Amino acid sequence: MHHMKKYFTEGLIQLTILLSLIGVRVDVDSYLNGYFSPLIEADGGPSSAFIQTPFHHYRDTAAGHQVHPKCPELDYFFTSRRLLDEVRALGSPARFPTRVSAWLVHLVPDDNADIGEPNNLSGDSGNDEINAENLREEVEDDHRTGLSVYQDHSIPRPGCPTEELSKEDTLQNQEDEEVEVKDQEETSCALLNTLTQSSALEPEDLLGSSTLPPPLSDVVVLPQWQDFLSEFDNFDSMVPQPIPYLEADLSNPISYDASLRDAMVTRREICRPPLFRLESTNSSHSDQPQSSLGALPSSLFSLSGNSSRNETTQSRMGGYLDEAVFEHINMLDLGNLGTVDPQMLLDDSDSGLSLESGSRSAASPSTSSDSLCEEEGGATGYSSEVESFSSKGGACAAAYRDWSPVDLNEYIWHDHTYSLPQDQNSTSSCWVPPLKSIKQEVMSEDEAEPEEMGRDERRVQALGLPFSAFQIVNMPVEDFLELLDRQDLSEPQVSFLRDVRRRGKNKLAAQNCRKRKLDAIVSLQGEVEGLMVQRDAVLRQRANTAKALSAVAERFEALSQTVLSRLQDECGQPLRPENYTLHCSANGRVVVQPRTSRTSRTTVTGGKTAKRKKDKKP
DNA sequence: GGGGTATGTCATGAG
DNA sequence: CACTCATGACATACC
Repeated sequence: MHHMKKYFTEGLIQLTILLSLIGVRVDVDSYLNGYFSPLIEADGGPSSAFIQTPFHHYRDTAAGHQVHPKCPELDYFFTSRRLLDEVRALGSPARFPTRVSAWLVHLVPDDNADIGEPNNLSGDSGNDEINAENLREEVEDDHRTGLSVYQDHSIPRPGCPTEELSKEDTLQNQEDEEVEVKDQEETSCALLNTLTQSSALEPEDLLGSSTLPPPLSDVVVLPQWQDFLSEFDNFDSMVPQPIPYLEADLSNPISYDASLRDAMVTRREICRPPLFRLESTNSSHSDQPQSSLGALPSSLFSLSGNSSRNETTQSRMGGYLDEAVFEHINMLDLGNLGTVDPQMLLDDSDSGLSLESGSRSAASPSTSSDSLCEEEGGATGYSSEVESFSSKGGACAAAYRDWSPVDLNEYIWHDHTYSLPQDQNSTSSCWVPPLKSIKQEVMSEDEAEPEEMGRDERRVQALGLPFSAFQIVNMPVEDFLELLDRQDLSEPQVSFLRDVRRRGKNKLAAQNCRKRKLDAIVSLQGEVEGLMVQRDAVLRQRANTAKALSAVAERFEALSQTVLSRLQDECGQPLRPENYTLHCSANGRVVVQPRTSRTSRTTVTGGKTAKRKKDKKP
């Protein structure tokens, strides 16, 4: 069954390619999505990672070609999809592509039909039977009346699903563009509503009347005009839909609270908001993901169609993929979490300390890890402790290991790494003996390199205290207070030890703070990149909208000419369309005004037949 | 010697 | 109220 499906799909795609080469688009996305989706295939046995991980959406993009090498079926699937997309990109009509097939199927011979315009073709196939029937009637009617308005069918009908355009236009429209288009739409609709509301006036009435022609409000609207009207009613479908999240996401990153904590939390917990939702050029994807994939975040699908972002996209997708992979790892085998690369865990942990290890080591070869351990030997608690514990093996590390036999993983998971477990050092009797040994260890190392010892460490040693600055900083406050009491220290010594502890903690806090600041900057850079991509998308959307607007304007002009050609003056003489123009206002008034002068107008309202046509006569 | 960077330290406010 | 943390500002060391 699986292979049959595969071969059938292959043949279907080949047929689609052939049809695409001649300009006919056959939408097999639904088939591919519904019957050959890797998600469906995954139901047969693959792990849930296939379901949860949106690899297949990335595979459609340049950045996703190497995403998912696990499943050969996915390779076939993605290859097919890519091939189909490429063919479509080369040969498919730019606009209203699916209407081509519908037009070809239901084409009715008509000399006036605008067959040559590939973009303006019939409506959706769902209404094809009905439309074809209407079309025949219109043909007969227009053959009788001499009207030729079949080009009206080129505009999407009310029944046409808006996804046709939203599929084709992978971008959402811009707000001002929408307003502009809607203005035009309102104008058109006003005119056509006026025509619609007019009484049943046959074209013969218009043509044969020897008297003053009835007002425009009485003009009957033929079915084709109603189609045209309905098309204008549905003009929103012609224009890519607005970006509902545009306002929020545009404002969000810019007016973002500068709190670094918020930046980090936002980045980790909610990943990235869907800054942009560029739908795939594979049109049927637009309505599939949410339904078929359920809880998959829309942002995961948002990148699939944009191949222009290259590095940025790849990096961002890499982030998505990493998170997705880790999610699946966690879901599939939480028990083996310890087998995950600790470095990845460190990078993903919320601990600023653990996070810092990577950047710090990369940024400065001579990190403070050495100094913290070797020079100062004091206020560590920094991620370098891990290195000290795990790799150095020096006296300092050994001392720490002996003094604080804490599980390192547990140790570094927490943000406040300097807060040692209380059960390990809850009583002075527990930590005093190790302190001596640590002291000896540290002293032996410090003697080797005394010049690199920290200032506080040296001063602590100068006091002859049996503990290091590191211990002073990292021990629990109860132990620290108990230590101050037990050691019978003088007031300056107590003050000094408090300062040592305060400085050590503040040093760690500063390191964390700088790390957060750095992360916030990186996050904001990502936001900026996303906004730039979104800006490009909006610009492209604007261009598309302008094209649609231009097409509507042309059709409106043609309609006006047709209407004007059927109007007559009081002498029964037909108006010369080249001398007049129809102007529709937002309040429903239709004004026939001369092209040269706009002072005298003939206003025709929808219900009230304002017969002022005489006024505008030349 | 000046600029850039990294780091430590202090002051301050908030929790 | 003491402690801890976050963070801006400043100082210092290093390249």
